[in-house]
Amino acid sequence: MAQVDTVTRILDAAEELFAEHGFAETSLRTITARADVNLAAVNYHFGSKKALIQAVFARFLTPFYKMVETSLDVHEKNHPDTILSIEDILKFVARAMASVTEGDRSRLAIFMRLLGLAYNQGQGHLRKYLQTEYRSLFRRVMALIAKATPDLQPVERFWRFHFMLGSAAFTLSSMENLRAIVEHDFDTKCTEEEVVGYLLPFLAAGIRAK
Amino acid sequence: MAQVDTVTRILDAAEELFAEHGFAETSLRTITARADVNLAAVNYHFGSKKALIQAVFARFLTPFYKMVETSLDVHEKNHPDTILSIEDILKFVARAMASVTEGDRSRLAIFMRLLGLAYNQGQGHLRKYLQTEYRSLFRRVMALIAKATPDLQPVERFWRFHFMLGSAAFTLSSMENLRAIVEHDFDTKCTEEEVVGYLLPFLAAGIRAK
DNA sequence: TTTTGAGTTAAACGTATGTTTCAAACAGTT
DNA sequence: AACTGTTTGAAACATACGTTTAACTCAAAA
Repeated sequence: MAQVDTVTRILDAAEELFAEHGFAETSLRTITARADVNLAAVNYHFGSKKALIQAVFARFLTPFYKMVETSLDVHEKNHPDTILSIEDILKFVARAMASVTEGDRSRLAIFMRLLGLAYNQGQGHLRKYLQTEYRSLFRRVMALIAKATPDLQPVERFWRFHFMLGSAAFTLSSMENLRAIVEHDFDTKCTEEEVVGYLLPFLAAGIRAK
Repeated sequence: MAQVDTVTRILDAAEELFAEHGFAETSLRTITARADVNLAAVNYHFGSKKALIQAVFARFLTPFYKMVETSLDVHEKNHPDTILSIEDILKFVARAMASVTEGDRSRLAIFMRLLGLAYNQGQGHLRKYLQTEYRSLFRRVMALIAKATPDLQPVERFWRFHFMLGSAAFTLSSMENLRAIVEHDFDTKCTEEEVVGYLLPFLAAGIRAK
């Protein structure tokens, strides 16, 4: 091993570039150039560009997944039969995201962008991958949300959940551009924590509307 | 002119395909094949693929823009010095969208997808185009929202506005996939109008949270 | 020392893309 | 009917892409 593993150098470069320019717009040659790695290395280590995208995704999602699972487990052990509020659920998720992306803000953007693509990409090989790979966590969170919003019809709850998802995905994936606009228009800087602090009450109020 | 103008045949095909597969993933050959038009026609009539994307965008946005402007003008003439509620503002926008995309649901998706790209595309030639071209409407709507939410700090209002934008952009651009999921998981069909009917209260509750 | 096998490298392959070219077809005018 | 400017058509162009190949490196095992 040279200085840093070739595989992680590729993942790091891909993560940055995907978040910056999107997936189709980022070529393997750009990635391998930034990673200071031979072009063939991607296909050697990952098999294909598609697989690389999934690997970038997985490197974020797997620890996030475990983080949420275990913190929910701990909470349920300490406070059994408690019904979590929407705010609490969102805080669990937000805390897991923060701890996973700690020190590397672009990782959140890339994940959220991928989430957005996963949903509105017509073919959607990403959404299927996501759904099959992380189905259990998804179901668990959905069940918690259902308990927190008992007087909501299932279909409307489904939609409101995706309204929340959309808000988060859009905002967090455009975070850098939006922060730049704020700085230009209001002469103020916003930390990511502040933005999340704005976001969660918005989402909570939205899902329990009326 | 043959049956339908070549230019509009190209725009129609491009609109559908962009909404279905995204921009980078849709080739000029696919577009011209569906439009039943020669490959060179795009570059002859529009100059480049980039210009075609902007043209597709403009064909939607310009009538939408005028629709909102005139309906706001009419309302202000008939009810001067009235403060519109968030719900009213959203209804104005939604009604303009519905009337512009009437009979052609994919046009909304493509616009929303473009909006998303415009924001999280790093370089963002789209966002600049959008901002310079439709700045006045944007400012006007923002001013109305400000009047409807007088006790909100400007910065937080900015963020909440973009939370709304994100919700709408994500949901409407993924509308088809989400509707398919609903049909699969709940054995129910949702019309677009129903989804918008779910969306607006969510957004309104979100922006006036706390 | 020799062998092995994973990792790297430079080069090439095949294909798909956006764009350009230039001749042919067309429509409208004189 | 002849001319003119605009639009179409088939083909080619140049380039960029993801992927594959085959020779090479080099440390660890035999």
